[in-house]
Amino acid sequence: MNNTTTSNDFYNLVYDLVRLIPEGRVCTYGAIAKCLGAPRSSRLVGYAMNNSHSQNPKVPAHRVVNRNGLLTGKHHFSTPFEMEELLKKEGIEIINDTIVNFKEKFWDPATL
DNA sequence: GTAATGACCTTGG
DNA sequence: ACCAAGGCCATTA
Repeated sequence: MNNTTTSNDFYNLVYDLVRLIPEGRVCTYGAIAKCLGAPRSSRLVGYAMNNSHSQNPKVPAHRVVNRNGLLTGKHHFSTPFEMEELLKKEGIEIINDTIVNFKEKFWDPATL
Protein backbone atom coordinates (compact mmCIF):
# COMPACT_ATOMS: atom_id res chain seq x y z
CA MET A 1 0.00 0.00 0.00
CA ASN A 2 2.26 2.73 1.15
CA ASN A 3 5.57 3.10 -0.57
CA THR A 4 7.44 4.48 2.41
CA THR A 5 10.75 2.82 3.07
CA THR A 6 10.51 2.27 6.79
CA SER A 7 7.14 0.76 7.63
CA ASN A 8 6.62 -1.51 4.69
CA ASP A 9 9.76 -3.50 5.30
CA PHE A 10 9.32 -3.60 9.04
CA TYR A 11 5.75 -4.86 8.75
CA ASN A 12 6.75 -7.49 6.26
CA LEU A 13 9.54 -8.70 8.48
CA VAL A 14 7.23 -8.91 11.45
CA TYR A 15 4.63 -10.87 9.53
CA ASP A 16 7.22 -13.22 8.17
CA LEU A 17 8.77 -13.86 11.55
CA VAL A 18 5.44 -14.44 13.26
CA ARG A 19 4.44 -16.84 10.51
CA LEU A 20 7.62 -18.79 11.21
CA ILE A 21 6.65 -19.37 14.81
CA PRO A 22 6.21 -23.15 15.26
CA GLU A 23 3.01 -24.56 16.67
CA GLY A 24 2.79 -24.83 20.41
CA ARG A 25 5.27 -22.00 20.75
CA VAL A 26 4.90 -18.30 21.47
CA CYS A 27 6.98 -15.20 21.00
CA THR A 28 7.17 -11.70 22.40
CA TYR A 29 7.01 -8.32 20.72
CA GLY A 30 10.35 -7.26 22.09
CA ALA A 31 12.11 -10.39 20.83
CA ILE A 32 10.66 -9.93 17.38
CA ALA A 33 11.46 -6.25 17.27
CA LYS A 34 14.96 -6.91 18.52
CA CYS A 35 15.49 -9.61 15.92
CA LEU A 36 14.42 -7.12 13.27
CA GLY A 37 16.97 -4.64 14.52
CA ALA A 38 14.50 -2.39 16.32
CA PRO A 39 14.51 -3.38 20.01
CA ARG A 40 12.83 -0.08 20.84
CA SER A 41 10.03 -0.58 18.36
CA SER A 42 8.21 -3.27 20.27
CA ARG A 43 5.04 -1.21 20.03
CA LEU A 44 5.27 -1.15 16.29
CA VAL A 45 5.17 -4.93 16.25
CA GLY A 46 1.81 -4.72 17.95
CA TYR A 47 0.76 -2.11 15.44
CA ALA A 48 1.80 -4.39 12.62
CA MET A 49 -0.29 -7.16 14.13
CA ASN A 50 -3.23 -4.83 14.07
CA ASN A 51 -2.84 -4.66 10.32
CA SER A 52 -2.15 -8.40 10.10
CA HIS A 53 -5.81 -9.02 9.35
CA SER A 54 -5.14 -7.47 5.98
CA GLN A 55 -2.28 -9.83 5.29
CA ASN A 56 -2.37 -12.89 3.11
CA PRO A 57 -2.05 -15.49 4.42
CA LYS A 58 -3.24 -14.43 7.82
CA VAL A 59 -0.66 -14.06 10.54
CA PRO A 60 -0.85 -16.26 13.69
CA ALA A 61 -0.91 -13.23 15.93
CA HIS A 62 -2.28 -15.41 18.72
CA ARG A 63 1.23 -16.77 19.17
CA VAL A 64 2.54 -13.33 19.95
CA VAL A 65 2.25 -12.03 23.48
CA ASN A 66 3.89 -9.40 25.60
CA ARG A 67 6.92 -9.79 27.85
CA ASN A 68 4.79 -10.98 30.75
CA GLY A 69 3.29 -13.80 28.68
CA LEU A 70 -0.01 -12.00 29.02
CA LEU A 71 -2.45 -12.10 26.12
CA THR A 72 -2.71 -8.36 25.82
CA GLY A 73 -3.95 -8.48 22.24
CA LYS A 74 -6.71 -11.00 22.79
CA HIS A 75 -9.18 -8.17 22.77
CA HIS A 76 -8.27 -7.34 19.20
CA PHE A 77 -9.36 -10.69 17.82
CA SER A 78 -12.78 -11.57 16.48
CA THR A 79 -13.62 -12.68 19.97
CA PRO A 80 -11.60 -12.17 23.18
CA PHE A 81 -11.61 -15.94 23.65
CA GLU A 82 -10.29 -16.86 20.25
CA MET A 83 -6.70 -16.15 21.15
CA GLU A 84 -6.51 -18.27 24.27
CA GLU A 85 -8.61 -20.96 22.63
CA LEU A 86 -6.20 -21.19 19.72
CA LEU A 87 -3.23 -21.37 22.05
CA LYS A 88 -4.90 -24.03 24.15
CA LYS A 89 -5.59 -26.02 20.99
CA GLU A 90 -1.90 -25.95 20.21
CA GLY A 91 -1.11 -27.45 23.56
CA ILE A 92 -0.38 -24.23 25.40
CA GLU A 93 -2.05 -23.88 28.76
CA ILE A 94 -3.55 -20.53 29.61
CA ILE A 95 -4.52 -19.36 33.05
CA ASN A 96 -6.03 -15.94 33.68
CA ASP A 97 -5.12 -14.88 30.13
CA THR A 98 -1.52 -15.72 30.89
CA ILE A 99 0.63 -18.45 29.34
CA VAL A 100 1.74 -21.21 31.69
CA ASN A 101 5.41 -22.12 31.54
CA PHE A 102 5.80 -19.16 29.28
CA LYS A 103 9.56 -19.39 29.47
CA GLU A 104 9.43 -22.92 28.11
CA LYS A 105 6.86 -22.16 25.46
CA PHE A 106 8.78 -19.09 24.40
CA TRP A 107 10.34 -19.40 20.96
CA ASP A 108 13.24 -17.16 20.14
CA PRO A 109 13.34 -15.97 16.50
CA ALA A 110 17.10 -15.77 16.83
CA THR A 111 17.16 -19.58 16.88
CA LEU A 112 16.77 -19.43 13.14
C1' DG B 1 2.81 19.90 10.38
C1' DT B 2 1.28 19.11 15.14
C1' DA B 3 -1.17 16.31 18.57
C1' DA B 4 -2.89 12.08 20.41
C1' DT B 5 -2.99 7.00 20.59
C1' DG B 6 -1.20 2.18 21.14
C1' DA B 7 -1.54 -5.92 20.76
C1' DC B 8 5.23 -2.54 24.69
C1' DC B 9 9.58 -2.26 27.47
C1' DT B 10 12.70 -0.20 30.91
C1' DT B 11 13.72 2.21 34.87
C1' DG B 12 12.66 4.77 39.27
C1' DG B 13 10.44 5.12 44.02
C1' DA C 1 9.14 -7.31 45.77
C1' DC C 2 5.38 -4.11 44.12
C1' DC C 3 3.50 0.25 41.97
C1' DA C 4 4.13 4.27 39.04
C1' DA C 5 6.00 7.06 35.35
C1' DG C 6 8.66 7.80 31.13
C1' DG C 7 10.44 6.70 26.71
C1' DC C 8 10.48 4.94 21.66
C1' DC C 9 8.65 4.51 17.15
C1' DA C 10 5.10 4.49 13.72
C1' DT C 11 0.15 5.38 12.52
C1' DT C 12 -3.93 8.08 12.38
C1' DA C 13 -6.86 12.27 13.07
